[in-house]
Amino acid sequence: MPDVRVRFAPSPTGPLHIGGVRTALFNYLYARRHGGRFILRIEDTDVARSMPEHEQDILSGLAWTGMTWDEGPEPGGGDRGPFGPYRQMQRRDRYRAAADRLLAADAAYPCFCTPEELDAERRRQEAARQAPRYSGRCARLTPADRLAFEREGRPAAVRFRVAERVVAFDDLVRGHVEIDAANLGGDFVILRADGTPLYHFTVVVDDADMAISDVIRGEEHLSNTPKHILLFEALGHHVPRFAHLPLILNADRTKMSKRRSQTALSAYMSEGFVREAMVNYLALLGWSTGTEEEILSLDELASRFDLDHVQKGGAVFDRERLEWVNGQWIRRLPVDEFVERLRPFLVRDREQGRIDRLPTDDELRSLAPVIQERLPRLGAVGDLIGFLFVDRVAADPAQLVPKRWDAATTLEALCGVREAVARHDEVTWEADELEPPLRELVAARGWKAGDLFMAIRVAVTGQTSAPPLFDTLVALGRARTLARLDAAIVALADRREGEAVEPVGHG
RNA sequence: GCCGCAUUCGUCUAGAGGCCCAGGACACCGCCCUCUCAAGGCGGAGAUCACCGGUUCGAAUCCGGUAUGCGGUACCA
Repeated sequence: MPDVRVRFAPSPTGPLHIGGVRTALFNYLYARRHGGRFILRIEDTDVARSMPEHEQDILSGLAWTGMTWDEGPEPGGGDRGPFGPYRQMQRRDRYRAAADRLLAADAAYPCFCTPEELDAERRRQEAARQAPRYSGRCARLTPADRLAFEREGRPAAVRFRVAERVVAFDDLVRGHVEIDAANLGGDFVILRADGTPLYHFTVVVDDADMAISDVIRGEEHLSNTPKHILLFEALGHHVPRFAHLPLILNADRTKMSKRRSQTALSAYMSEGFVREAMVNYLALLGWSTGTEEEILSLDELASRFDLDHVQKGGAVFDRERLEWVNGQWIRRLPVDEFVERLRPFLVRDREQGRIDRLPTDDELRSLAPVIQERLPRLGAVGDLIGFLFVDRVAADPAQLVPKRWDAATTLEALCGVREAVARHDEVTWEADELEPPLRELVAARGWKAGDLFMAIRVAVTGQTSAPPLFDTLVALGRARTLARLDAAIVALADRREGEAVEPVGHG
């Protein structure tokens, strides 16, 4: 399949959307698979809703996923590629020129109807339970009529004449599709009265100019495809192939929306979903390899991608599954990479006062084996090991006492632990060295290891769940372990005496 | 209203006439491992393949229709 050229053409009317990422991804994978080019184009003709910060969000989000575009806008404002510019607002002369050609060929005509008139017409049709459709009033205007309107100073939009015929195409996902042009709603506007072009027009002019071979986009455009085909033909251009992707759905099976789901890629990024997981999960939403492979990198996906296995029905976005894929990828990260990616989240925790100091890279590297498999998201790191980097921990006396024990036993146990642990110096402060003496203590008293360990865990972490206890003690260090044990002992003793003392531990 | 598209376990999917009284994964439940939480291992439950007809020796797979859902129907994209 020579000369495959595909594009992702988002509108900067909002932040980069999960659905957009998936559309971009399928285009990207298709291009890579077929040795083609992946082009990015910004469709910013809706001046009122387009915002520079949204364009920035789209560019940076896309870059984050690892999808690189061969042609398109640069973040700075420039362009890369021979078919630029790649921002539609900078291509207005082309749309004007294309419209002029259509006008000259009488394939399009000026329409002087006012929005109010069109609105009234539409309401009348709806009231009569008819399909809304442009009456074609201005289609039959004589040159003299047009001149008269122009003298009145009435601004004119430009309408494209819709031929009376059936438009057919073979969608790469859905197969043969036929739509009678009579159901398109009549002649449609391609240029507003103020001269700015409309989506259906720009998309065709640009796809033609940029020699796009395959238009891969969301299913919401399927019904509009005949308009595009008619335009390609009227402009004298080769019609590209089309592939309409199934929609990504909210849990209630409506089109995924900000209203009912978290749709912004940036929101997932800041929760600590990693790029590999996002790409992996989205690629398998509406497409499958046809095998039972599940965890695949961007390159592996590209080598397997094809449009044949694209699902036709919409797919519900399942966050639980995304988290599972995310966990798979977090575990696969090389340690240094893991530490580097964790850093921004810890910096944020520090800024928000959730921790009192930042761990060093060395500390994180040694913690990696016990936390890498416990993180569903990088952003959860504070919940997991935040207690290591706070000055003090507040162990709740109530939680300190294991279910099978009473306060007296717990107090006695913690004192015994403090004594046993204090016998270690910095040199023997290793998990392998710390565990045996405590096991002996358990055996001597006829306790259950789980009970003792839980009491210690709560004393030194303030939590009932944490990484394995002895790794935790090693990470904590001798001094802080002893201090926190002391604090817990004091808190428990105070409570036994019935005094209302705040349980405060010291780091 | 009109037009279009879709419909396999709760969810993502495998399946392209016999390999399927439907396989995998997530989630769920149980067991194992185990100092908690995870991870991992093993097992379980979960789909009359939307429904009704037809074609065929044989249909989840082909053909009609019905239902339901979704999308489109703008001087939005």
